[in-house]
Amino acid sequence: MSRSPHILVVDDDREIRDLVARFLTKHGYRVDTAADGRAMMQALGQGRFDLVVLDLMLPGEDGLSLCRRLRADSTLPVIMLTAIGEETDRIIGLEMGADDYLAKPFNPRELLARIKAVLRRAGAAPGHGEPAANEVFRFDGWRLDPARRELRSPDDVLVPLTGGEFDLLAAFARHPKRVLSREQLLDLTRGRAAVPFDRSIDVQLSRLRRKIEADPREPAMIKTVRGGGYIFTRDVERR
Amino acid sequence: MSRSPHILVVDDDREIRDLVARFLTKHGYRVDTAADGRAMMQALGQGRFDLVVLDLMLPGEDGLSLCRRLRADSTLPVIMLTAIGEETDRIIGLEMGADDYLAKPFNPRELLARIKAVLRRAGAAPGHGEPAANEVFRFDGWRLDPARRELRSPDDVLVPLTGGEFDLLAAFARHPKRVLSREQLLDLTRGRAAVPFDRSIDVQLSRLRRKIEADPREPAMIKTVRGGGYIFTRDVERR
DNA sequence: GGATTTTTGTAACGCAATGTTGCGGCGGCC
DNA sequence: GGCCGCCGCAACATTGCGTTACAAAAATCC
Repeated sequence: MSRSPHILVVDDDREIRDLVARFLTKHGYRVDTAADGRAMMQALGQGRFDLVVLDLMLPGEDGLSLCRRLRADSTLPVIMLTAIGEETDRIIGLEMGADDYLAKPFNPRELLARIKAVLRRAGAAPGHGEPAANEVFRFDGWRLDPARRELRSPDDVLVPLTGGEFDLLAAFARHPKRVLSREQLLDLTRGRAAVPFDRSIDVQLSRLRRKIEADPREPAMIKTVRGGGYIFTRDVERR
Repeated sequence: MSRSPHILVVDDDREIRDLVARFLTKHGYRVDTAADGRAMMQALGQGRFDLVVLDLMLPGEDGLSLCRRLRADSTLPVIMLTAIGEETDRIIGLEMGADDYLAKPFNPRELLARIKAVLRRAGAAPGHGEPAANEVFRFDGWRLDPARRELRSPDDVLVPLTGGEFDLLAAFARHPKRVLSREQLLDLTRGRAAVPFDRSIDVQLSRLRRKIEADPREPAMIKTVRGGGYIFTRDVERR
């Protein structure tokens, strides 16, 4: 995502479409619009998008159905717009695979906030279509391959990590040399918020250190920042 | 399906019948209704329908029985409506030949979404997945040929897979390096929705691993993503 | 068309991964 | 130096998954 994120706004109401498009453009996004499902599919076929803002009620095939179709073969993030008063829509929308939802009428700022949150969560995970991230991370001779979900040590030995440990390390590799709070790490690895006295990250990290630190008593790769979180100290080469 | 799809709603509760009929009509479907199995059979004899929405509890012959009769000599898609609670879940799991189901009370929008999803699946080519040209998949020396429904190992030995195992592997080959949820896999391989505690994908996958993984205890080709689904870790060359 | 074989789905059990809790230690602050 | 709060980690609880055994359904064979 070297250029600014590309967003597709799908709504049959021209006024809303234009309003949202202008607003998002003003905030630095590239925006295209579509009035219905057919136009949406056409747009998706032509360009690469990072996110779709999708109205629930559309002429022809409706938003839920479209959302399901998108999910069938891509991970393109979707934010659903729903008419007000239908609480259950939230459940349905999320069930159908939307990443977030917003009730109409909405404050454009709130839409912006959710777009940012969803894009951040989607993280480096790229746009539309099949070839999902073929990236590999290297640091200090270590090799982390997200697609294979494998970690190899400098002497090229496969280090057995559990899924959670792997996700945690991957989150650090994607954000090296930055302090990451427990909140952020939870969001990045589990996609969830912290509950009051949540220590799960601490424990998971402890387990991870045991497997990758030369001396887990004196961690060098992932250091603790008291009161702040943790920081990955190595240079990461991304390819 | 050049004209709008034609739907038959079968429910003994007049209120629900009318509500659903009005809602679907408003969304562009042609709708007829029937209050019981006899009326349903009569309606089916008179017109062409694209889908039946069928209540489980009916006076006289019940929905399950009717559903089986329909299945006996047609592929007409069926969505079952079930009253929540009772033993219905069990019955659904055991006997449903329906394409999808929905628990009452339901949100009409959700019914609409499911109708669209089922119609889409029914409309797609009968052999699930993709239309499938003469494509062949290669990964790690393996060769998967959807047209012949054959899998050959790196040493060119024909590996006997059952139909279901083959479909599952083909689904992965078409979506490599992406986490696929059990829901998605069911949709891709069986074209159906999951029932409450559906573990069929797990079992099928276990059987598949036994045949294609060097060490099924430590799967490398298809890995588990706890809480997420499964991921095919190999590069796939498609030709 | 019925019997046999093969495939698929369901249930149950055990294990491994993850989350939670609590204690002890260490560091920072006054 | 003593107190307080944050963090590491062991121990326990919970959850999700792999696997097996069995049952139902489908395919195959006479």
